[in-house]
Amino acid sequence: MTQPAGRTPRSDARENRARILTVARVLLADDPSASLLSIARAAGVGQGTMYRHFPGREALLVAVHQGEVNALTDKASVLLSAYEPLEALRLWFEHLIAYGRSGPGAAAAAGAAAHTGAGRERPPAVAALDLLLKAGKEARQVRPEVEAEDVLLLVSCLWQAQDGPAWRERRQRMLTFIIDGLRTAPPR
Amino acid sequence: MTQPAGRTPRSDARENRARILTVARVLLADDPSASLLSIARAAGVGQGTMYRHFPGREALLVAVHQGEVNALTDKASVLLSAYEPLEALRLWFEHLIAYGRSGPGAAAAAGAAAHTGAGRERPPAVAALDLLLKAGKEARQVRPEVEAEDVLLLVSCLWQAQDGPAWRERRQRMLTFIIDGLRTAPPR
DNA sequence: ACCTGAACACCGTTCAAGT
DNA sequence: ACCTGAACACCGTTCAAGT
Repeated sequence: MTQPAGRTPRSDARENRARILTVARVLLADDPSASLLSIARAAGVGQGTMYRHFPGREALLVAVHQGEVNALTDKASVLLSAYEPLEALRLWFEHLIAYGRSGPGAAAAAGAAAHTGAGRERPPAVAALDLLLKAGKEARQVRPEVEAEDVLLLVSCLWQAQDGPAWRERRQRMLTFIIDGLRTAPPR
Repeated sequence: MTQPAGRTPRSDARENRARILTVARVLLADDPSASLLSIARAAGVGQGTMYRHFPGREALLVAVHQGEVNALTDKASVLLSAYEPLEALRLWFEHLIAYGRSGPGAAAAAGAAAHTGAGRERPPAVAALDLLLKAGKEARQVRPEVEAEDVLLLVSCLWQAQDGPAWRERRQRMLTFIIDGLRTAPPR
């Protein structure tokens, strides 16, 4: 934290950061438990540089997946303007699940992003889900007591599921259970 | 695997195994990420011995928690004979959650126990839950398409929740969502 | 201001040597 | 048959020295 607040970082630092992120995206997609050292080497930087930019593995994961998380956040309002609340919620879940399953790193990153630390401000993903839930509640389709963190936790179990057709069915089934559990008066 | 099948192990081996388990239970309860080496040292055995008895951390975790898992398995039929199916299910969930939250090691062990490996036989915990679900289905209170693995995965997200009164409320709320999602015709 | 890479403490795993 | 403990390969993290 020796950098003066609000100033542009030195150009080599900026480039190093970008290069680490690019390389990390590739290596982590291939092997989610790739070591930080292997990433540093592939990016052509020392371990110290790695550490300066991302203090710890989780920080790197969050940064790597920030793009996807932002896309997910935006998607919420897009879906809301095109579908009725409950359908928008279901579709958003599908996106969330697909993202979380894109790699175990994603799950860790999302988990870190979802944990609303005491005092800290709401992460954007939580805020996006809040939008969907609020619309659902106003349409009296979603239980009033449902909170965004509840739902994130519930859905997060779905990206633990493996691949294969059997698990695809399982996920669909479980998603139905979850949504029906969140509704007010399920007209099955 | 050099031991002749079905023969009593040598007494020192038996005692070592028991001692490792006892020590591991204590150390892991205190710190769930306690190293295998520290456990071996505390148990007064070499690392090799540790490895001979429990090839890998997960194997140790499973063994450590086997007692609790068995208790949980037995509890299912006890609850079934005393309560109506849906209530028995809810009470069993409470036990499952309490157990899973008894330590992060428990979650890992339960996760390993729940994963029905292809071809392998059903773990006892899954079989116990099956009993509960079957009773619920016969009483037409539980959706017919619900599978035990679905439910385990769903409930497992609950033992990620932290401590504190706020999280206690959250857990209760989420458990209600889950159960209502599993019912056939929820009379709320 | 930022980067490098040796150094440190630690981990899981293996295996030759013992009893 | 089983145990021991040194040895190996690897990890995340730190920090003095450079530019």
